[in-house]
Order: sequence, then structure tokens, then C-alpha cells
Amino acid sequence: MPSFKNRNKALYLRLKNYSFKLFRMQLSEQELLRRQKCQELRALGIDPFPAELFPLTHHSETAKRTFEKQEDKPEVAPLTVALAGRLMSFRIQGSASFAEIQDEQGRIQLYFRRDDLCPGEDKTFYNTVFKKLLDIGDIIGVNGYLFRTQLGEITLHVTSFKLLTKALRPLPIVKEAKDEAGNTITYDAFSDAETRYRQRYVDLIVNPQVREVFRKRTRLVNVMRRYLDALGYLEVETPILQPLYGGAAARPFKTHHNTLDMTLYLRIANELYLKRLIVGGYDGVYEFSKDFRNEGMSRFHNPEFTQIELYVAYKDYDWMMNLVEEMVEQIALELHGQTTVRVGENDINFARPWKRLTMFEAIAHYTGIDISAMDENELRKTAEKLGVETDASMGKGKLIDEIFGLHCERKLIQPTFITDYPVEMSPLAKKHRSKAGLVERFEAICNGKEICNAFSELNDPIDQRERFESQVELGMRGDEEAMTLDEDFLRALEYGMPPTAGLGIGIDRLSMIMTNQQSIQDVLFFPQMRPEKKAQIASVTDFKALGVAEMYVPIIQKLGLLTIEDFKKATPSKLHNDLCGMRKKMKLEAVPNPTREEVENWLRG
RNA sequence: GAUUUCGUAGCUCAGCUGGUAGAGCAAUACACUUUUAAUGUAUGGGUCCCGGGUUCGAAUCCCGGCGAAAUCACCA
Repeated sequence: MPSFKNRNKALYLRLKNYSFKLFRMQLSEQELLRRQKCQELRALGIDPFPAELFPLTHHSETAKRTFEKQEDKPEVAPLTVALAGRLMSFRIQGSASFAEIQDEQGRIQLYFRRDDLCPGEDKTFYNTVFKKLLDIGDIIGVNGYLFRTQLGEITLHVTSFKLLTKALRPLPIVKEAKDEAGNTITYDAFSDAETRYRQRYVDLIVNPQVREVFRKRTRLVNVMRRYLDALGYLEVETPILQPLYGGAAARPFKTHHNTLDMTLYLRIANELYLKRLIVGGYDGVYEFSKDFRNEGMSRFHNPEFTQIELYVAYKDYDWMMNLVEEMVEQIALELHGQTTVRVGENDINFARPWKRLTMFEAIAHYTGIDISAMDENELRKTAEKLGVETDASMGKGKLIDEIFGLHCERKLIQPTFITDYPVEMSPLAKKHRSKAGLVERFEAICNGKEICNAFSELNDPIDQRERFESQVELGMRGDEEAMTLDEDFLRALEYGMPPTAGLGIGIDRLSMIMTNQQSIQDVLFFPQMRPEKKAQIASVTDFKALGVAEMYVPIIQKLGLLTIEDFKKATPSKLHNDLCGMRKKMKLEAVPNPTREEVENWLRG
């Protein structure tokens, strides 16, 4: 707005100043101060966000370990290192100070001495830059040599340091101490689940145990990958955007492809694609697959989650049970150095072999009732007697499943294979080789929850078509989770799929167990959350769009009308009145009062 | 989806039957050369989630909304 500027530069500057002050009003005192410190650093010729690289020699832990090895060899020169990390604490004592930085490996204490950092007359670098202009949260690089303090802590005597990144927001301060028994006591833990999930970066900075959980999760995946690669199986990738969704009973997310002008679904499983690859001639394929299910959220359910699915030709579900046992046992050993893992109140032992029960045996064991020979009527009566809520739509399979879910699943703490499921619940599993009405399927249950699901895969295309068709019927009756009929998958089966064993393991669920976390949100970096709702602060441009002259904006903001929504809700007479009043209060004599008509036009615009 | 609980300073939390908003840590200022949640003294910091209602008066009581957690149901 140059003409306006030229005509009344003083006024313009004054208005700018008001806008600036208003902007600052939204920042906390500590944030303002840190911005100010940036300016002071620049004035001293220090860039708070320098570009050049900072060469590191070590990380905190490796530096300490290296020091320990040569500590009692006086003939070796002191270990000099260059480290970088985030400042996590300060203990300033006049012309000497202790601080801690945290890098990827952990923390190391730093010792600063004024006369080392500022050997000459000018003590600015210590007194001002270090003591006044650095804050907890800033990232610095340090050079120096390691020594051990009188209290025995390995410490870096800093000979020079460089600010690498200024942090403009204050971090939560979490402090730890040891009591007489040597237990760590945490003070002011950053524990609010919502903030931790929404700002995971802060959670990771201040909660080292959280960083460790995610390291374990990655190691868990790596163990599986190594194990399967060693068996010669091929890690593959299959489509996430699928024209038909299948392979599981779940409601999908739906999206649209513009060029093809077609509906696509985010995958709920990758099973049908992996089996196509078995048809194609690979003997073993697996994929760590992000799947998406448009269903409820809870501490066990996130809309996107990770599964590994594995398919191996010429094998059956018995063989697959052995693989699962061995692979999961290896995970426990790798992560914990033993087969026993503490989960909540329980010690869970993953040592092979795991207990194996058929579903009927499990029900007989926990309810004392043998249901294996019952028909649907008897089953329904038994279910009701056992406290299962039934309705007419529930068939044999569903009834059995409900009884199992209510009376058995949550009682199975130690890893246990449950085998031989009713055929109605498993449209992709092969009929049992000897037991009518059942399929060759197993789940591993652990800590009262399913951790895997596997079967001898159905490879009879005619049987598969019938199972799909009955699913389609369920769908027409309103079951939103029923599977759709995938013609191309059937076509693939018609070319012949070898007998195949298939497996799915929920990586998130297994990670929860292996890291002793109560919520799936604690093993996902960025769990799905409702959007943060924050009032959108209107800019000068937003107000101008309504026809409000720039000179009125600071007055409107001063009135507390920060969002267009609030502004629009104002009544013309009151707004006009307040505006004129505030103009006077702010002593903006050069700004003319708007007319009542103008104000009405803004609110209409 | 249902029920219960919660939302107060940068963080962790007090705040009683309604009466001017509090503590510790963090921040700011001063002191302090090996500290360990460093310490001492002083100072500043708030849309009490949002919107209504009751009331002379609401962080507090009531209603509605938003967000979160726990339990239950479904699902991996």
C-alpha cells in the first residue's frame, strides 16, 4: 500500500507497531525472550541457525566408553572429542558451570570454565553468550577433553562450543534423582498422553524410555526380516490403493483416482495379492504392510496399523505354527536377552514349544462343556447359559467364536495356539483335512489377545468362489464387513496355487507386548488423533478482504476480535460504538472514525 | 457407540459448601570455581478448554460443545 504509506508514514509505522505487539501477545513470555536472545546473538555476530557442518568425533555413550578404557593409562593423552546435542540442564556456579547435553545415545555432562572459554580480558562469550543467551533446548556443538569429576561422573571439559540451533520454545523440564535404594525418581514427568502423542518430538526429547520403545519396535521388525530372509523368502510390495478391498473382514477407506475416474480403496489386507505371487511361482513371499480399516479407535485400534503377512508354498498350518514359535522366541531373545518378557502383571514366556489347544478343547477346558458334537440349537442354548448374548442371525461359527471370546481368550496369558476354527468364520482358509465343519486355522493368543492368525490357505477355486458368494450374501443382508468377490483372484487360483500356508502378525500388537505398553498409541510414533482445533487468527489480509481498511485492524484486534468468525458475529451498532471508543482510547487521532454504514458493509462482506 | 473421569502458568499439579487465581520446577535479576532434582534471595508470568445459564459475584454450580483418558461392545 505505497500511497497510504507515503501519505502517512508515521501512522503506518504506529499501526505496524500495534500489529507487532499483538502478534507478540500470543507468545508466552519465555518465547518472546528466546526470540529476543536470537536478536542479541545476531548483534554479537553469532548466527542462531548456522549453516555449516559441525564435525563430530563421538556420541555421548561411545565417548564415555572410550574414556573408561584408557582412563587408568596415564601415558595416553586425554581423550579429546567433538560432540553435539541438545542442552538439557544448566547448573551455573559463577565462573564455572555444569550442563548436560543429550544426543542420540544419551546424556553427557559438560564442564564450562570462564577462563578456559575466554582466556583474554573479554569475558563476553562466557558471561553473555553462554550464561545469558543459551537456553535449555538449544542445540550446541562442543569440543573438549574428558575427565572424571570428584563425584565420579565422566564429564567433558569444554574448550570451545558453538551454538548450532536456537530453540524458540521452552521444553518441559523433567528431572530425575536416585533415592537411597538406587531407584530413579522422576519429577515433573511429561506425561499428558494427548500432548505426548500430538507433539511426539517433545515426548522423544524428554522421555528416553519412549525413544527406547521405538528402537525395540524397529529391532523386532528387523529380527523378523532377518529370519525370513535367511529362509530365502522374498520381501515384496503390493498395492495400497486397491480397486477391490479384500483379505479381511473390515470396512475400508474410500478414495478416488482422478485420471481413471474410479473409486479406489486403501487396503485392509494384502493377502489376495501375496497369494497371486505364490501362483506366479515364488515359494515364499512376505510384506510388512500398512493396512487401513475404517473402524473404531481404542487403545488396541488405530485406523492405520502394520501387519506382516507371509505365504509359503508346499506348507500347511502345522508347519507354520513351528515357524511362528521360533520367530517370536527369537524376537524375545533379541530384545530382552531371554524368552521371558514382563507385560503388566505377568511374566510371559515365549520359549518353545507353546501350548496347543483346539478351539473345542479350549472351551471344554475353561467352561467344562464339550460343544464339539452340538448342533446349532444346542449351541445356542449353551451359549446363552454361558452368558453370551445371542441373536437369530448368529450361525454355528459365530456362536462358537463368541463363547471362545467370552470365556477363553482373555484367560490365555502364556502364548498358546488355538487351532481348528469353524468354517463360517474363515472364508479364505482350507477345510480341515479330517474334521467336518472346521478349517485348518490357528491363532496365537498371548496376554489375552490375538497376536497372529494363520491357515492352510484355501486353493480350491470352486470352493473359494462359493465362500465369496456366501460373503456377498452376508453383505447384501447388511454386513458391512463382508468380503467382496474378487474375480481376478479367483482367476489366479484357477491357474493353480500350490498348497500354501499363510500367516499374519499384527506388528503393533506384538510390539505392545514386547515393550510392555498399554496402548497402541505408545508403539506408533504418530497415532491418529482428532484434529487440534485452534482458532484461526485473522491476518490484515483477511480483514482487507472484507473491505476493512488496514488502519482499523489493530483497533479491531485490540477489541479482542481476533478471528473472522468472532468479527462476523459482532452486531453493527456495538462494533461501531466499540471501534470509535477504542480509537479514542488508543489515541489514534489520525484515523478517522468509520461510518456506521461502513461497519455494516464489513459485516455483510 | 455407551458409561465414568479429566481439561488451571512452558511442565507437574493444588485450589473445600461460589467471594480479588496458588505451589514446585522452568524463566528473569544478583551471589557462588567440581555441581548432581545444585543452593540462597528477589521478580515477572494466566482467555482457569470454548459457549450459554443461575447468582450481587463462577476456575468452582447447571446446560451445551470441543478435546483426552479409563472401562465395556466391535474389530487386528
